[in-house]
This record gives sequence, C-alpha cells and structure tokens, in this order.
Amino acid sequence: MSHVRVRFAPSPTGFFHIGSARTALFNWLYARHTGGTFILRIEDTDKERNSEVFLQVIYESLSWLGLNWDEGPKVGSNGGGDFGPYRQSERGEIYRRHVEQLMQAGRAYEKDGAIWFKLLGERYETFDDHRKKTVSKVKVPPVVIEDQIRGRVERLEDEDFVIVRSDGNPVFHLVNVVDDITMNVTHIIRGEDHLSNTSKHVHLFEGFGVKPPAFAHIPLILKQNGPGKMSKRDQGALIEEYQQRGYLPEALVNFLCLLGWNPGDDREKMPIADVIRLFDLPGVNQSNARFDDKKLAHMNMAYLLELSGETFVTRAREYFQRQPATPVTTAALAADEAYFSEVMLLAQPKVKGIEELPAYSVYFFTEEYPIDPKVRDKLMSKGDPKARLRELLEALRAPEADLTSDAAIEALMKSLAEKNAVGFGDYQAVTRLALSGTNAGPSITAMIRVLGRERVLVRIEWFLA
RNA sequence: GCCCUCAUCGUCUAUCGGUUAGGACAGGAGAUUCUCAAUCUUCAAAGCGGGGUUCGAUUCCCCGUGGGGGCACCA
Repeated sequence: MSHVRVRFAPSPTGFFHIGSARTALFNWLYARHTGGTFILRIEDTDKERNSEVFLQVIYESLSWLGLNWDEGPKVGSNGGGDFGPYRQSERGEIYRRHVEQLMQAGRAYEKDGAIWFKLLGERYETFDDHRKKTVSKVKVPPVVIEDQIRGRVERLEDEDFVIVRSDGNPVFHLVNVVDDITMNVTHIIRGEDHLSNTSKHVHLFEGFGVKPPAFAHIPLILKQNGPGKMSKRDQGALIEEYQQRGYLPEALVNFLCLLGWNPGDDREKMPIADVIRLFDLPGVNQSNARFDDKKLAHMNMAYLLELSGETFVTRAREYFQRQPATPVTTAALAADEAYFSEVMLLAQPKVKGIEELPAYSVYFFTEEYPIDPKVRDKLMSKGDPKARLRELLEALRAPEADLTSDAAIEALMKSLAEKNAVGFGDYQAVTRLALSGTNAGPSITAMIRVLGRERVLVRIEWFLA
C-alpha cells in the first residue's frame, strides 16, 4: 500500500456523464497504478439540486464501469474507511470546526451574513467592468501551481471570497479543501475546468497551514458536434445510456482511457491491467479531446467479437429483457432457450452492438418480418429466381433431405446447382430474401438449419404464392 | 472585458531538434465470401500564421490567430 490517496468527488445534481466518468477513471487508474487508495466522496452540499436518485446513478455507473472505491459510502463491497463520513451533507460539524479555526487565525470574517476567506495583503478599491461594480481587492503574489500534467501555472487570486453562505451552508471551495485535508488526499486529479479554482484552494490550504497536495488537471471532453465541452444534454453524454444500450463496460473504459492518454505506442485495444501498469500522470495529454461515437462503437464491436458465445448470449438476453415489449422481444424471450442461443450466436460476429440484435433477428422470432422492396426488385429483375426457389423447395421437401448441419445443407444446394447448371448464388440470394426479407444476414445454410424445416418450407411456399 | 490554458490528417493520437511525419476511427478502392458484416491489402488525408534561436525546427522562445475553461452566497 503506497501513501497515494486520490478521490473522485461528484455531486449528485444530475445524471452521471462521460466527463465525470473519465475523471473517476483517471483517479482510479492512478490509485491502482501506485497501489494507493481511491476515495469516493459525495459533494452534496447544494441541498436544492441534490437528489437520492442521482446518487444511486453514480454508484451504479461506477460499479458498472468496474471502478471500485476503497473508501467512501458503503455500497456492496465498496467503501468504508476511517476518514468518513464520506458525504458532505454529514460533515457539517467538521466544516464548522475548520471555519472556526480560520476565524481564530484571523483568516476569515463575517460580512453580509456570510463568512469570507481573508487574503493577506494591502487592500484597494477598483471598478470591475465585467460585474459593473466597485470591488475590494488585495495585493498578493500570484499562486504558483506545479501541475503534474500542465506544468507550472500561475494565477492571481486578488479578492476575498465567500466560504460559508448567509444561509449557513459552506461553499464548495471550503468543503473541498477541508475534505482533502482531513482525508489526507495526496493528489487532486480533476477536470481542467477546476484549474481556475485552484488558486482559491491553494490559499485555503495555506490558510489552514497545510501544504497543498499535488494537482493534476486533465483536459476536457468536447462535444462531438458544435462548440464547447460535453455536457449532460449532449448526445451520448450519459453513462447510463451506454449501459442500457448494451455497450460493454470494458469497451467504454478502454475508449475513455484513450481520450487524453495513450500507452506511448500504437496499442489501442488493451486489457485494463496493462493500462494500470502503464498509466501515469505525466502521460496524460494537455489538449482537449473531441468525443467520437464511431470510434467507441468500433471499440465495442471489437470487444463483442471476442466475447465467449455463452457470455454473449447472456448479455443479449439481458438486453432483450430490458427492452420495452415489442413483437420481436416478446417472441425472442418466449422462444426456446437453445433456439435463442443459436440465433444470437449467428448474430454475434455480424452486429456492431447488442442494440442491433432485435432488428437483426426479427425474422428468426416472428413471421412479421418486412421484405425489403429494393432488394426484392433488384433480385427479381434478372434471371428466374422463382424457378430456382421452386427447385430448392422440391429438394428441401424430399424426405431424405438432411437439414441438420450446415455442411449437409451446403452439399444439398451445391448438387442442386450443379444439376441445373446454375450457381450456388442463384439459390442463395432468393432463398435469403424469402426467409429473411433482406440481403444481409448469416450464411444461408446456417439460416436454414436454425430456422428449421417447417418454417423454411412454409416461408418459401408463402413467398412463391 | 479580464484571467488561465491548449494547438499534428475530418476525429483520437505517436514523434521527448535530424523521420518518406507513424498508428487508429471515419471515408475511397480492391481481395476474400452464398449475402451482409468481419478480416486482409491499398488510396486519400496533418505540423494554424508570422517572427526568432539553431547547421537544422512539428518539436525551444515571442507575437498573432483560433479552440477550450473560468471570472457566483453553483459544484
């Protein structure tokens, strides 16, 4: 166990989004890399905007992503620790004591019912153009931050600021710093949007007579289209959404690792253990990264492809169960388990994501599958596909026809093609259209085998009629 | 407006002064295949502009431009 202690400190004021997830991930990676401690702290001082629902979302999303926390609220096997409570709403007494300490030291004072942190230095009045009012400023040297990612950053903090609101509630800056002090946090890894708060925080640390921890400000994730950083309202911003859509968490985590970090070589898809081994703060990029759902989808597909068939079927079933009932999903869930598995196994190497499964497998589960008119028109425009289909129908009807293996079906179709001096494809395309309504799907032999003799014969007859 | 920060293909990125500037996603073409995917091959695609420093700058420095963040009794 190293002395490194990092924390992820979300506030439950909205859904858990991808930027927060990456901040959590980088903290977690650093803790795991150093053998340190990953703390989850809930910053719920804003009583107006907090909600229990959002808190649950945070727990669930972190768990789903596999970001287990060593200290923090107890949820399942996560959490615990000797530096609690880990919810700021339960730490009021600690904050009061620390504010008192600042008052005693002459570093805080009351004004307009609120408590302000006092900067030390010569005071003067000046007009602020932005806020259109006269403000009181203090001559202090700029704060120097030796950021682990961005290097040396200087920022001037020249105004006293509120640390306890007039309603008695402590402000973010105060609680954040007090918690980091009392929880012995050694590295503050957070989004770049906090970089400009850091000067306030450094003053506070010094006000408490504590050496500030190391800072590491990670770049932001920008929205895919349009200006600005990714926010909760943007398409693809919510972790929950990926969970519902059947994305694999390991794929999302891998993708997130690569947004602002890389192993230093060409590797992209890599096990989390390798990332943990190689991850370090100086390796994190300094520039913002634009979110790219295509690359995420590709990563997801790559992980999907190497899933064991068994796991894939389990994931698929879970997905179908979560979906609102439709003819396809109900039929799929009502279907024989072995049949469901076989269908899913045919789909696994073909789909880009779990969410494509219902659409991809409609014709396996219902008779209400649509016939793609474009495919039909194109196919029917040349040769005599219906004649081929009739020939195949006869062959399949024969009592000696073996439809129990792909090889047998392939042999049957090939000998038929040879006999009639046409190509295998002449049978394949029209049969596929009759059985599935499209020109995409698993191999025609597998399709016939899995659908089974009865269904196949009925569909071909119906199609010919 | 002020402060901070960043800058390589459309996107994510490699390069720690000397490279035909590499990889991945997306896009084009081809191969393979019973279709569609996957896979493989391949093509196109980048150092924001201007000054320096240097024998030599994508790389170091300055200015500009552009992007991003912040400037609350929100977190």
